[in-house]
Amino acid sequence: MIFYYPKVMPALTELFDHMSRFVPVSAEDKQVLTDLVEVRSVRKKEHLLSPGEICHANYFVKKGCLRMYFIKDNGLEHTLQFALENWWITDFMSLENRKPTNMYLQAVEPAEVVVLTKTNMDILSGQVPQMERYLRLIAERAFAASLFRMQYFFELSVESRYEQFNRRFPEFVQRIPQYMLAGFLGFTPEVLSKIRSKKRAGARKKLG
Amino acid sequence: MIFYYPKVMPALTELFDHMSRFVPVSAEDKQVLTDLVEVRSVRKKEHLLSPGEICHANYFVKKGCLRMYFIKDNGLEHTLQFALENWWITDFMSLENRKPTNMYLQAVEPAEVVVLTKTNMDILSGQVPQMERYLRLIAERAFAASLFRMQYFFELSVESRYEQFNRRFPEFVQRIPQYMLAGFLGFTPEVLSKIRSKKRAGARKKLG
DNA sequence: GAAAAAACTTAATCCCGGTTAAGAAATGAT
DNA sequence: ATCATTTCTTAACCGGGATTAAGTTTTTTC
Repeated sequence: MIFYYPKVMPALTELFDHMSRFVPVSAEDKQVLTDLVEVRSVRKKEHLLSPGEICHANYFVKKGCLRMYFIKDNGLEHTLQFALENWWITDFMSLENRKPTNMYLQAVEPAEVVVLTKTNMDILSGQVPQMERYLRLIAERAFAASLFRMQYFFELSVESRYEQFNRRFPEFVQRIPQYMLAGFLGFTPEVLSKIRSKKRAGARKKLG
Repeated sequence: MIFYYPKVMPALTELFDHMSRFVPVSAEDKQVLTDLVEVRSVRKKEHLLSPGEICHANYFVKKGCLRMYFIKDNGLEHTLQFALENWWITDFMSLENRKPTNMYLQAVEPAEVVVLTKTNMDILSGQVPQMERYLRLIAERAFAASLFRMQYFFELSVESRYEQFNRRFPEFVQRIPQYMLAGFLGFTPEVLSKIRSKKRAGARKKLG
């Protein structure tokens, strides 16, 4: 069995590293965790969850990018969350209440994820107190981030929302299609296009 | 000491009842909890937290109603969260990172709250695993609720947001001033006034 | 119960961002 | 390399909701 050790363990290094930022993680903890999760790769645009289904797992992104979105009656998509490397993503509403979701969970880029099912999440957090704490802290952070985003919607115009986001996450803006960013920030692709062309005009003027 | 027992314990019944809905709570757990929190009453409009301060506690509402809000440059208030009976409320961003908040935490009605400081929250969740789990589940729920609200903002007009909210929480709408509701739903008091008068006109027509 | 403060209403005006539509550019598939 | 799909752009038009301002009603306070 020691034979497989170097093969299995490295698959979860990102997760262990991330956990270590919040709680102490022992070797036993790692072993228990390893036994209860699986790693899986997701192709670009592949869906891990679609409306009508029940969400059974929480996903930790090792590599790539996932998003959770829904489609309005007018056909526009709105992304509620993105998950880059080292983020967890799931639909808690569906996961906790075992009710059908109305969300899509999709890979924006080819991704590697750690899958932790609801069942194993409960087992794990019972057996490993540090995992429970880790999950609590993550959830509290996610909640705080969500309220912060809410505040942005209340107080900023569409244009400054884009500017702020661009300033804070310039590399991320490059990674995703513009229409997804527009939907995430709460407006239409056309408006984003308008903003960008205005910016370009401003930049040209500056240069001379 | 048994002398004080009936006096101290009843103060936390609401909290224990609420916890029991999520996790099993033993008598010892209750005792530990009792030793680490305090109950305090808050006058109407009193602030438990103001911008610039660091948030040191998480508050459980036994009775009454709290809200967390901020003020925009144009002077309008936006409530990010209300907390009715059996809800927890805090600014996690400030609490976890020990950074100054930009929020007000205020009693909308005279309230009784259970105060759990950050320090005691850490002690408690270390000593009482069930408390840790309870707090995790609460945080996950709050996060889910926040995303759900976000979805409402994306897909519904101002008017239907009001209708939906009114349909879901009719008794709560009666409890708070209209301008707070407007701010919570993301618009101005004037717009809410217009909607309501339109509704009244519709109702009159129906009656004949 | 009178005065002050807080909350709500009404209406006119304005502007940000949505909608529509058609074309251009970039990306992906075979 | 070519065709198809996806993504982005541009521009004209429109409308929901913000802003402003003044007046009314309700609640609080002493």
